[in-house]
Amino acid sequence: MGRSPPCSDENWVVKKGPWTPEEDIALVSYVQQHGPGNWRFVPAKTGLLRCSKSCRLRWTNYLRPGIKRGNFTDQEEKMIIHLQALLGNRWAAIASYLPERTDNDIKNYWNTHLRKKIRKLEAGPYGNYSGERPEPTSTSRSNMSRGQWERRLQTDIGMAKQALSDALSVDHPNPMGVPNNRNAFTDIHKPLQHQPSSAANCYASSAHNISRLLEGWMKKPLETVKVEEAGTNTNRISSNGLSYNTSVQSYNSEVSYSEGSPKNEYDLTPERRENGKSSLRTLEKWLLLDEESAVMAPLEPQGNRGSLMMDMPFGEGLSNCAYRAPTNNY
DNA sequence: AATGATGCCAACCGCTCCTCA
DNA sequence: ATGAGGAGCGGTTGGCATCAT
Repeated sequence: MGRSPPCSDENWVVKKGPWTPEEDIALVSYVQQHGPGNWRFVPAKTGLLRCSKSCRLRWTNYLRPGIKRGNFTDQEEKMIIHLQALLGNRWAAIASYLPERTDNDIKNYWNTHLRKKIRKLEAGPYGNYSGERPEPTSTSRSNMSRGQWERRLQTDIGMAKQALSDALSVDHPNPMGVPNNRNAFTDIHKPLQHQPSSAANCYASSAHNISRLLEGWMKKPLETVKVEEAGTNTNRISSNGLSYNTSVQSYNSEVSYSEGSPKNEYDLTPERRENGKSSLRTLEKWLLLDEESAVMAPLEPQGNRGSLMMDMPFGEGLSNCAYRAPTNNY
């Protein structure tokens, strides 16, 4: 079995830049046969002159079924704003709340649209905006002493817990715990309307054979995934006084395609995205540990890597949030 | 119509995390 | 306990598209 080309290795001719339809077909064919994962084998097995990382990225950000493209809806926008306020620039975690969007898409959308919008809003009608809103990013840590950083983290954890607690409370008028000065967005708690993939959101394949290649691959469940209807297997987990209804994510996907791509993009639109891959590590740490241990010690590796769905109390759009199971006890 | 400025986004890079031997 | 290698994440970049002048 050949070694996969590293992304930077003089001895390998690694192709970079935009992917061609032919490369996409090769990658999709591989995933169809083997499932996503084991990316290091992909270049050797497919003959692609790409590094494994590039293959994974292309799949997760572009070719993976279930990705919605096109404009973000108002609801999605509000969710991103709330989640960014809550989680910081943890795009993967934010993306897990928007199953049809990739972290890259959300990150780009934030950087190109929302950041400006937020700045404008925070400046407000009175123009009292005093600078960049502090974000709980890891990079900000480097400018603080350890003590400062730990205190800041403790505060962040407390705020995050409170916000999540609020978010999970059905009766709470402001479920994401958004500060009042951002009440322009507090209607997030209204039930989210399901956004069916409209023709405008669907991108045609410029290579229809990809659609044929993909047809049915998601219908075949992967070995590790249970096939069942969404929400039929509901559990309850508790941690630090917070508890959640959870249900095993369904895995009943179909792939569909439509015409009208403005670019060489393929829209793969299953009813459900692939299972799992929640990346709410930080959130999980906040939930699983008390403040002191969260600050002083890293979280023990989690034994169970299964994925759960959180039953969020405010509408369909938020109800299917991936959440990595914290324990084996369910 | 030509040209420069700006916006957008797919892809890359470098780092950290995770797993496993 | 530890180190190596793979996977994943967030920041950044490069190039194309669109807009403004």
